[in-house]
Amino acid sequence: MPERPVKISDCPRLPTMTVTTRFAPSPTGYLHIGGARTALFSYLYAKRHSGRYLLRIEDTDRERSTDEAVQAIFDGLRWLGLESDVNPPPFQTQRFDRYKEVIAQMLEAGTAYHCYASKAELDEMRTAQMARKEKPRYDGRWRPEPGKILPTPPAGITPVVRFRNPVEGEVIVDDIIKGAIVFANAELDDLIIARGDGTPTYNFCVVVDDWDMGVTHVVRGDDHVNNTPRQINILKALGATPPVYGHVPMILGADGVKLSKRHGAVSVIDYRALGFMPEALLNYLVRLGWSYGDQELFTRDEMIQLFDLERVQKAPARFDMEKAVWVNHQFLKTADPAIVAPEFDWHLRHVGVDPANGPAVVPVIEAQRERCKTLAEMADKSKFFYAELEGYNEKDAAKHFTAEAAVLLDELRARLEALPEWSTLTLHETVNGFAAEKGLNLAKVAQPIRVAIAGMAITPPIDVTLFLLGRDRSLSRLQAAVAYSAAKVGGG
RNA sequence: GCUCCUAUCGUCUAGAGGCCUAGGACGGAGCCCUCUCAAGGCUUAAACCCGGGUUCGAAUCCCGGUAGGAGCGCCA
Repeated sequence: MPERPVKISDCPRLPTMTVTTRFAPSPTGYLHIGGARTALFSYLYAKRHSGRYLLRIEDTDRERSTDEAVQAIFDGLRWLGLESDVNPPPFQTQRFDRYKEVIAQMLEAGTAYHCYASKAELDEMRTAQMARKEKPRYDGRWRPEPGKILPTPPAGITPVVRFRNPVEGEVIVDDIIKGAIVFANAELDDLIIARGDGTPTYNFCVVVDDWDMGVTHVVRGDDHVNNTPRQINILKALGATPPVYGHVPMILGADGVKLSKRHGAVSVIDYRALGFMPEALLNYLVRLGWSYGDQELFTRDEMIQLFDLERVQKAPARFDMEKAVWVNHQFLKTADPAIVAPEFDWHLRHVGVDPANGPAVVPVIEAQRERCKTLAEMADKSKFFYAELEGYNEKDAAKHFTAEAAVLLDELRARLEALPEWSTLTLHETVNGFAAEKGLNLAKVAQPIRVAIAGMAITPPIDVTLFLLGRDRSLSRLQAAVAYSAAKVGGG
């Protein structure tokens, strides 16, 4: 993969500044998969440049913010391993004094002013503008201008505070992903930075927070591009240097429509239940909108090593569950089983089975990972190692528990019982030898054994399966199957 | 309506003016291997939104369409 000669990311404007990124969700619901990718990109970019990655909770909307949502965000990020470099993270509601201080300064400096227009008045204004096919925006009726005479403040109304946006010139957002985006100041109206009750609003808090936290690179969803010029103007009014912005496009559902609950799993934590390993989900996510030549699989270190905001796609991408599952499978097949073990353990409990009541999970993972793309599937197909059979798969039993098989199973059971040693080697020799002796294809023997000991015709290689299940369980299940077959055949 | 953004196989993408007869991956189809299911190997179908320009040469640069999307709150 050829490197481009010069990268903006390698030449920061302020070489001595530590790269600082942040992920700033508002706790109004679960951690969305799109949010997780934004967090990933922020994290990767910071780590790539030996910088800091921070979390911030944007809870200024007290109506919709909940403690449960805060917890969901923490849980999701912890599961993914995208935890903040600074803990606990700042909450905006804890910083109201600071915001008020800055607002007071701006009022003093004349970069902000009081506006007494009521909501009803503003609604009326917007409807009229829409009717005239204009962009709905504040008309500046309370904006002080040299020589302008302001109306008398109405009694009994607490004013909001508006930012006094420049009316001339333009703002250039030099987006690291999208390139330069130009906005005319004339298009921007005077946004509210403090509500009637004195609480600050989002666009303002973001600016102050990013400034105070020393954020150098703002990575966020591209639904924020239109906010960016205003935020830059506020920063300039404050005398601060704006950060570098990178707006990442959204993640769409398979049908090309904005991802929603209707598409199934949207919350990060849903992917755990689906059987994804966090590293694999991250791997899929990093490739959704970013690439490094033809490489599909990345370790976390490689991601950190290679990630680059400049190579992030400008167009939205669709979430493809099939490919995500493929990536997960690749991870499962090659990862150190010890890393998979805790998650697999979680899944076994999730399907109602006690991991202590059976073989060690590591060899089970090694035996199953070739045929299981997700841990949910692996847990489901491994239940029989840890709990008694709940019955046989109907089709499999009908197909493999023939009269002939019952005889075979009975004879084989006796041979296995006589085995002095229960190992994959002795098991392999016994079963294969038995089939050869009878002049049968191994499948003829192995399939009935599978159904007998696992309840279904899909298991790892038969010798491995018998070994992992153990002598006692194998023998008793074989016996039960013989009885079952005999009854079935005998009973017609 | 206004502002802003985007456009390569079904999907994720490579592509930085000649290396493109457009590459890889998922998914699809076929074959091989095989104790089940898988895994693996091989083969294969499948795309530059349209129209103009610039250039000896355009998927790539420019302009215009078209189509999608985002934003236009005392939400974040």
